[in-house]
Amino acid sequence: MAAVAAEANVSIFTVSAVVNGTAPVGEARRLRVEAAIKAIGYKRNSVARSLKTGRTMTIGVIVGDITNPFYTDMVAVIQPALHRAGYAVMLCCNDVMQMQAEHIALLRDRMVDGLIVSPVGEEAPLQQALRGIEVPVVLVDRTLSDHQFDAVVLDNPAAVGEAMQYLLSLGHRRIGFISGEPDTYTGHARVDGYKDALANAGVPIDNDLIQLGGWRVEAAYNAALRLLTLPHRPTALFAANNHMAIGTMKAVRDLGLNCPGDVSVIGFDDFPWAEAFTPQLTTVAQPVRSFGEEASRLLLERLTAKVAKAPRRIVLRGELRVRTSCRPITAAALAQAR
Amino acid sequence: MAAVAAEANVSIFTVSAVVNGTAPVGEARRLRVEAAIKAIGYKRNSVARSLKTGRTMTIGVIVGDITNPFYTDMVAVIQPALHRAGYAVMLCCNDVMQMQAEHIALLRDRMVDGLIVSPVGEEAPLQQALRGIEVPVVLVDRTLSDHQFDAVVLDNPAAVGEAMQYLLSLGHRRIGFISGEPDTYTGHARVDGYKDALANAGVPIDNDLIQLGGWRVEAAYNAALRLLTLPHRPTALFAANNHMAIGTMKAVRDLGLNCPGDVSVIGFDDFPWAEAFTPQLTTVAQPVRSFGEEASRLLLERLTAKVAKAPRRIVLRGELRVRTSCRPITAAALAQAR
DNA sequence: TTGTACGCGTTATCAG
DNA sequence: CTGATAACGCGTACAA
Repeated sequence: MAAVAAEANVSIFTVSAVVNGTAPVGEARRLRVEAAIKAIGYKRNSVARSLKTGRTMTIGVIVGDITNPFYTDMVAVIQPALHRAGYAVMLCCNDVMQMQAEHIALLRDRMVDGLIVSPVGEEAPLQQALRGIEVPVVLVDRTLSDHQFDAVVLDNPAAVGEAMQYLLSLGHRRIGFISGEPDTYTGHARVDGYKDALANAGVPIDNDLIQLGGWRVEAAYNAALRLLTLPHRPTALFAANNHMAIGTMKAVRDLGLNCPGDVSVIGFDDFPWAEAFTPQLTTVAQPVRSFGEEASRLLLERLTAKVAKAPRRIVLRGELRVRTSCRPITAAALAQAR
Repeated sequence: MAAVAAEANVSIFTVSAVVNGTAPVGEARRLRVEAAIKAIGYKRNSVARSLKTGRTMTIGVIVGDITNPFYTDMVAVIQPALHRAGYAVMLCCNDVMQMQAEHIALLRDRMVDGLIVSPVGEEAPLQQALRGIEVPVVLVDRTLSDHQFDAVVLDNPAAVGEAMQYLLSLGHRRIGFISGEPDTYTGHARVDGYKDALANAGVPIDNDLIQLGGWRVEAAYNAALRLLTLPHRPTALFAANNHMAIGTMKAVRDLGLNCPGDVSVIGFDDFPWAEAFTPQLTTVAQPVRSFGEEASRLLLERLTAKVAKAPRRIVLRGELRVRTSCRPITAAALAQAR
C-alpha cells in the first residue's frame, strides 16, 4: 500500500480511501491510484486490516460430523448466507469427540467474529470452552441446559411423536427404537418423544425395545439385530438419525427379512437417497434449510447488534414424509405379538 | 500481553517467550507469567501474530458441492490431517457456479498459507484467479490443462473402463451413459473411458446412448428417462457420479421398471446408502480417503518446502464394487437389442 | 537470561 | 478533500 502511494505520488491515506471508499477522493488522484494498484499488483491484506479494526469478517462453524447430510445441507445454506453478508466461514468438524473445546479455542485464537456450534458430547467441557467467548454464539440442532446462547432446535418430541402416531395408526404396538447417545440433547429428546407417544396411546413401554445405536451405522446395525432377534420381534423400527437408518436397513436385509413386509421402518432425517431405492424410506424430515437460515439470521442480527441481549430460541418442526417402508400390521404379526 | 507483563512485573518479551517457548525463561519468572496469564485471562491474538510472521496457519479449501459425499468424505480427511499439522481450514463451497474466482480472492485476501481446490466449471476464469497466487496450491479431483499445480486425480478412463468390462462380461451391449458436464476434466475423462472401453470391445458407439446429466439429480433423471424410452432401450445404465445415480434410480422406478430385472445400473462414487437398500447399487468407488490424504500430504510438503519445484501429479485408481444392481443380459433383451 | 525498541500493513484521528 | 502520524498486538534483532 505504501508502494502504491509512492507510485501514485499520493499519501498512504488516499490509497486507503480509494480502496475502501471510506472518504471522497478527487477524480484525478483516484485514477492515478487505481492505475498504480494495477501496476503494482496490490492486493489488500485482510490480516493487517483485522488487526486494526478488530474484526476478521470470519465466522467459525463447528459441526459434529461433516459426513452427515444433515450437517452438510445446513452448512450449504449457512456458508452462502454468511458470504452474502461479507463473512467467510471457517469450518471445523469433530472428527474425534472431545475435539470440540480445542476447535473453539482455535477459532477464538483466530479472532472469528462469531460462532455457530452444533454441540456434541458432554456439556461440561463445552460450557467451559464457551465461557469467556465474547463474540456472538449460536447453537444449532442441540442446545445447552442453561440456555445462555441463541439456539435453533427441532421440536424433537413432536417430530418423533408424529412418526409414532403414524405407526400406531397402522396398528403397530411393538415398536423398536434405535437411539442416539442418551447424554445428548437430541438423543434424550427423541427417546422422550417415543415414550410419550406410546404412553399417550396407552401402550406399555418395554425397555428391551429401546436399543442404543449411538448415532452410528455399525452400532445401529447391532442394535437392530438385537431388536429383530427378540423373542417377540417388534413389527416396526424407528431409527433416530440417518446414519442409524442405514444400519437398520442393513440389519433387516442381513436377517433375510423384508421391509416393509416383515418389518416397517421409519428413519429420522431425510436425505436424497431415501426415495431412490426400494423401499423408499419413510422419514421424519428436519427442515434443514430453515436450520441454516435461522442460524445465519440470528448470528447476523447479533453481529449488527440490532437486537436485545436476551438469548433467543427458535423451535422448528419436523415433517413426516410417508413413503413405502411402512405397512399396516398383519394378522400373523398381531398373533405373534401376543 | 502488555497487561500480563505488567501484572507479572516482567517485560513483554518474557511473556512472549513463555507463550511461545521461543527462549528459555527462568523458573520463577515463568511461574509468575503463567499465573498472570491465568489471572488476566490472556488469550493469544493470532491476527497480530500473523501480521508479524506472515503466516496465518490457515488453509483454504474450495470444493464444488459440499452436499456431495465425495467431497465431504474428502474434507473429513483433509481437515483433521491439516489440523494435526497445526493448520485450520477455511472451507468454501461453490453454491453458485462462477463463484470460484471470488472465493479464491477471498481466501488470498485473508492470507491463507495454502489452497486445496477442486476446480469447477470453465478453466479460463479459474486460471486467471489462480495466477498471482504465491502460496502452494493443490488441485483435487480435477486438474487444469497446463499442469501448473500439484494435483491428485483419478484414472477416470480406467475406472469407467472397469465398470464397462463388467457390464460387457455380463453380455450388455447397449449401455446408456449419463454424463456430467462435458467441459469439465472429469466429465470429459469419464465419457472417454466409456467410448474407449466399447471401442476396444468392438461395440459401435451410439451417440443417442450418451445423455447429459450435468452431475445433478434432476438432469440425470431426465437423461435416464430419455435413455429408457429409446426405441431400442439400453439394457444397462451407467451414471457418472453419485447424484446422477440417484436420478437414474428414480427414473427406473418411475417408469415401472425393475433394477436389475429390466435394466442394470452402475453408479460412479460409492456412498454408505448404496448398499443399504434394494437393489444394492454396484458402483465404481473412488479412493476418497486417499484423495484427502494425498492432497494434504502434497500441500504440507510444499508448506515445509522440502520438495522440488516441479508440479507433481498423483493418479489414483478406482475400484469396482459389485453388488446386486447388475444382472446378465436376458435372451429377451438380447432379442430386442437386435 | 532478560529488556528495549522497531516494524508488520492497515485504519483512524487530527490537522491543514 | 488530503496528508502526517499514532495505534492495533505481537515477534525479534540487538543490547544489556
